[in-house]
Amino acid sequence: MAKTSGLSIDFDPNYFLIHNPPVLNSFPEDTPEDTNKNNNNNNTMFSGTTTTPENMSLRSTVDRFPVKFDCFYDQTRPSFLPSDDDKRRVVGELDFFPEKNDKLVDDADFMHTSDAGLELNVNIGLNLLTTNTSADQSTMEDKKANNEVAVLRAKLVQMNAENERLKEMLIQATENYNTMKIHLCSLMMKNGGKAKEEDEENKKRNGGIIVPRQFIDLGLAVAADADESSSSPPEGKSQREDSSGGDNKVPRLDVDQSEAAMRKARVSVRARSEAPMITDGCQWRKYGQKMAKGNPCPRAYYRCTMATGCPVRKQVQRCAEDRTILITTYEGNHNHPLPPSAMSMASTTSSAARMLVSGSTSSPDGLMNSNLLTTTLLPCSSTMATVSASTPFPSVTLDLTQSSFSTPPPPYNVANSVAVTAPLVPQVSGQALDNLSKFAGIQMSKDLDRLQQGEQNSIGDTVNAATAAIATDPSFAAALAAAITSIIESSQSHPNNGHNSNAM
DNA sequence: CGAATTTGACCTGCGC
DNA sequence: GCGCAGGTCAAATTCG
Repeated sequence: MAKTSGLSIDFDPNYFLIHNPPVLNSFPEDTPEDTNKNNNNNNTMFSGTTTTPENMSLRSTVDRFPVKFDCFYDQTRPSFLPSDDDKRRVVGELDFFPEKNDKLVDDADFMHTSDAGLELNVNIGLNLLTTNTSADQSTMEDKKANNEVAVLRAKLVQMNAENERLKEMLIQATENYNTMKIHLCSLMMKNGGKAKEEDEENKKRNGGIIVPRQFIDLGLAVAADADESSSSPPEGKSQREDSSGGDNKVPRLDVDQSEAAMRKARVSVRARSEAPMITDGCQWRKYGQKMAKGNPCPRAYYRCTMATGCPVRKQVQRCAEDRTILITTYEGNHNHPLPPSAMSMASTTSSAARMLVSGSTSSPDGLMNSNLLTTTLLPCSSTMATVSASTPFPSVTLDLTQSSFSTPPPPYNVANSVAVTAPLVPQVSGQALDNLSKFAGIQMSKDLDRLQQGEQNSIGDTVNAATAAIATDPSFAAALAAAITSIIESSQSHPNNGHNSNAM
């Protein structure tokens, strides 16, 4: 016992420990109550033994705090110290609450000064308990247990309060984050509006050459995709599944149906690209191709091959009206980890699908759903982008072909529309958008980190800190500068093709 | 030679 | 019940 607890006793410890085995206190804190408790414990432990001052002094070689043994020799000990004939009373006077302990400390100090001749300032380095009789020990343990319960309750209350405060800070940080993002979007839309006008002029100057502009529109195209679902070939399966049950037209949101809807949810991505397939970071294997009615371009069927049994499939087909537009429809959720290059698209499509499932009827936080999309800009090779969601059935269209920065016309839900505009030039615009999206994630991560670290800023401080962080963040500044610069440059040098494929 | 793609056949659901 | 259209399968083919 002594070895494991580090107790070092120079004199023959065996005899003493065998006949007077101390109980090592495992409580780590050297609180005043512990000190007094140990004083008394030591008193009890050593009373009635042949302990001598020499023995005590030998113990002091590893002491950490003074323990007075003068009571062993002073028959005029204070009443709070145990006497031979009334140990229970003395033990019963032990009070672990601070105010009482303060008094005990004062009393002990008084003893310390008044009985200097007999005092032994021995620091044993351990919180030793006594080998009291069972009754004494049980009483002390009861007291100690009560004290621990009280302390734990106090800590619990304190932690609850702390938790509430952190929650508020988190909510505030989130709101601030969203507000600033919307503000950024509005600023970029203004620039985009100017750019659109300039694009028109540039288009005339450049002989109608159209250079795409990247555009992320997060509007909830309530009717648009619903119309497409009934007319566009990529939605064929949805049609079938929709029509399989009359209730499907108005999805109910119980758990099972939500999960089923998620499985059925389809996310359609329209991208202007010359490549046969947009780059989304996943590995796909073509398993079929069909000629779809009403579209001279064949539809290709792919399934994810990054993991065996991955249920995710996608259809790729060029738009009949504009063959430069590639329509990619994703279905299902990956059952495997995604590479970083695929995370953005996967999370975007997943968020879009989730937005439909949860928000197609009455999402309490449509803005947050939209923000889910804004934080995951698409890494595809497309040069233009529009993201829209459709209801009522889970089908989302991510339109990457928009070149207009104007407020999306109906059937877009303007009220729920958040647009992020970005430059035309693919390399610059893609990088700028990527930086912006990264910044959004980084900034939120910073907020969360501060909260997790228990930063005690007030809510106002948090808002100010977040504002300052965004304003001073070099990556954000660079991203914003690159985006705006690219918008301006591209608007000066390229016309706007004016294409608006909202009516998907 | 193995993996990926192509392509025709087959299956399923829906509308008439 | 039949035809149509979308979706999938699997053998054949192509590619690296």
